[in-house]
Amino acid sequence: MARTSKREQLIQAALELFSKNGFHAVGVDTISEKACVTKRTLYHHFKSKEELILAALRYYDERFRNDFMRAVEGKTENPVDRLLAVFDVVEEWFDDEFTGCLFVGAMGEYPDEDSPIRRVCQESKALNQAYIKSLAEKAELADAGRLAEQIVLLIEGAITMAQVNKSSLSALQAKKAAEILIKSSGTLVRQ
Amino acid sequence: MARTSKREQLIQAALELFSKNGFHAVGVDTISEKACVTKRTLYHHFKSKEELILAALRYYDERFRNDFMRAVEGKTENPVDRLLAVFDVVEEWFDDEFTGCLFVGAMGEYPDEDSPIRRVCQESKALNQAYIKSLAEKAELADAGRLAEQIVLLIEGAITMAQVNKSSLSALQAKKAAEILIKSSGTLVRQ
DNA sequence: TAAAAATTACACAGATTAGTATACTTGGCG
DNA sequence: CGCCAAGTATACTAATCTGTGTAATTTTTA
Repeated sequence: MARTSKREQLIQAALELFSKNGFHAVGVDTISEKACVTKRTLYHHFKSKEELILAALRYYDERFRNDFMRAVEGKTENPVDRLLAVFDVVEEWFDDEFTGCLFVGAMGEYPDEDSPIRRVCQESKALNQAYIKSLAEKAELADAGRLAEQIVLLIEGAITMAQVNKSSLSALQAKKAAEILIKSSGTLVRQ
Repeated sequence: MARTSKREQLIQAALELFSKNGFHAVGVDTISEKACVTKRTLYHHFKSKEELILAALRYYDERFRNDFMRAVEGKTENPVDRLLAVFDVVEEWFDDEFTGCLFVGAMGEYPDEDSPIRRVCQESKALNQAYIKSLAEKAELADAGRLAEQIVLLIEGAITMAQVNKSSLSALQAKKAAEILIKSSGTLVRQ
């Protein structure tokens, strides 16, 4: 447990700093200092800054999606309502020291076609979309795949606009749009 | 004309490099070299790297929105169709060496609440939204403001997903969603 | 308890960063 | 012609960056 402690301190410190300031803007000295750990220890756990970034993104991805799903499923049992509850959870996310999507930021700073960082971000987005799709399928809505893709567009758009306007209103607007799309899609079986 | 030439060379070089690599990742030496200009000349025209970034963003913003509006209005005369043609223009943008939204990238790298860079990005997004709103109003659709905001969400979402998946398909999916929203909004007068 | 691993402290290398100093050259304009 | 601004060339500062070398020290584990 103590073995992973320093490593986790580093990842958490890195996540906070990267989220607030971006990746290039934060140096390894700053990270190790914030983690109350020597730079040498940082390089003991991660062979480079990029490795630390990758570990931090993977850590965040896993935890975030887990929390997200848990929150959605805590809102309601009804499958269709869950699809809409997604936007309530997004809104809560925006209201809680929101600094934009870490993955979008990472892709912007490491745009190289085959950068491992890009790959992690792509995988995260793909898993998010798969989750939305699974919700749409459980709701037994027509054309669940298409609907899920459109809902993802609304979510991602809301993320960008929340960052631009420093406001969570975009989540509500996105939810209203999603309601229309869902109604238009039509319920095959609803009880 | 020769007076503005070097300055424009610098802005264009900066735009290309920033778009492709991000802001922190590109140094002033690289920019001046690409612009075939001395670093001293760069600092003759811009008092700092941040000033150059601001000038580049403003230049790009103006030209981009101009081109965008021109492209939309060249597609069709019908107001409702123009609202949808927006997505066709977006798709063409994605197909043309798309590297993500420069403003979203800038805000990610300069997240400071009151950074001038942030302000320029906010203003750009606000003007874009105003344009969409004006299209919705000319289409005489019910609740044009709300509809415009939702369409903007779809556009911004498509931008993010086009960057993630390196594909322009998101534009088409967004267009389909917009069609539904527009139909749901209902035409008050349509001819 | 004794070996092994993790961590510290600290200095340092080498590259790169933004920005400046200085002296020189060029080109246009009155 | 003569001035003045724009640009060049080059070297420089001072800070910062990622990453390493080394030796001492603590912690874990066997």
